[in-house]
Amino acid sequence: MARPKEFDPETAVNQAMEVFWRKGYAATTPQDLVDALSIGKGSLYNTFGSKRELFLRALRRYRDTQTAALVETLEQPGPVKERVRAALTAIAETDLADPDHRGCLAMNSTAELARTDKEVADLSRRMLDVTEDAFHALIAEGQRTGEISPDRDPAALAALLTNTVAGMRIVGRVTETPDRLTRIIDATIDSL
Amino acid sequence: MARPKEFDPETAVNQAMEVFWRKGYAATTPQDLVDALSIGKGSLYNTFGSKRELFLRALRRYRDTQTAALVETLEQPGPVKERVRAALTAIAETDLADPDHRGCLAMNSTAELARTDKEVADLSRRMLDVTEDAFHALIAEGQRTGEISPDRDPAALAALLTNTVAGMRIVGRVTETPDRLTRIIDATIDSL
DNA sequence: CAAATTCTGTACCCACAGTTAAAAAACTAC
DNA sequence: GTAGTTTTTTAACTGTGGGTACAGAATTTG
Repeated sequence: MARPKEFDPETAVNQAMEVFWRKGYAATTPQDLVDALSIGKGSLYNTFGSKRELFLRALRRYRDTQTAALVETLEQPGPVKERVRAALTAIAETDLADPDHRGCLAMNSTAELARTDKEVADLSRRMLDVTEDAFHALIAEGQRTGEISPDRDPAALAALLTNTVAGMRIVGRVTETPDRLTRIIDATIDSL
Repeated sequence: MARPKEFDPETAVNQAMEVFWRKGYAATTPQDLVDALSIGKGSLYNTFGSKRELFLRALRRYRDTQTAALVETLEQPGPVKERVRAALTAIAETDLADPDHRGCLAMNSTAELARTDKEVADLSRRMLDVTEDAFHALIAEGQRTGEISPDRDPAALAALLTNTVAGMRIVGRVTETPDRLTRIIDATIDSL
């Protein structure tokens, strides 16, 4: 039909995701993007339309990979509490291992844009919902197996765990040593 | 000595705080600030030096008022758990009552700037430390009075509560109905 | 009052953010 | 090979971000 693209848009979205993740939305310039994606400005706007559209594609990509990773960890075999601990530990380790301390792109974007950008707010809210549902199912399983007291409200516990994850991702941004996050995880597991 | 200022810099810092709180750092322009403070650009830069310096003053002001409010709530008389609940409830209600859903200026600033601005990161970290210390003291009191099991690690519980607050302030940004936050609070108090 | 000092307002400045336009290049179908 | 389509490249262009310079206004000290 016509001249084919010389770059892969899907790869480009991943690269853009890294840039937005590191710098935030407002602080990322089109120049940053063309540099990171190694394409011309023309191609950038021809393919993605605008900075915001590219950002939203990057953010959706982030959501997909992150939720998949969390769900996979939670579906691992083993005791329920250990699986929760594994998920929280994975998050803590990821955040601490990242020299840039970028935290979570979705939480960062929420802090920066949720007030003005409904689409961002919706995406974040849904991500929290999905996370909460995954924890809810796990808690219910734990109550069936007797690992978790049937007296606790599974919905409330799921909300608590989700909120703990959200908190850790922002607290992790200013934490360099693992002890604070370790204490959070210990107390959380202890509270189940 | 010389011509006196026609505006009160302390008031101006408060007004600037509101603007940064609503729009974030990068999205706030000098024009936004002169409009909100009702002063000229000359006065703005003559008094505060730069956008960043004014922002830091606003952020410190925020920290002072917020930590004072939290400590005051926690020092109220009554059972320890009720005091924790009161503090968490106050946060939830504040966040939900705010039509702008601005959340917490410190957490927002952390998400936006912690990677690049060491001063912001330090301030946030210290704020978390102070909060954690306040909770720690309260937990210890609860263990003395028998309200809280002496088997729990007070430092870990304090870290958990602090993290819960941090999480709520970001989750509150995309939450319109109170139920999610209510569940978080219920499960948290239940976990003590 | 004059001098010294600091504040205010306006005008101005440069760099760059975000985007678009135009022209040339690469491809497919016929 | 050429027509038609889409991509790349390069060059622009407008608006504004963040800040400075300067002239005049208001004050205190002598």
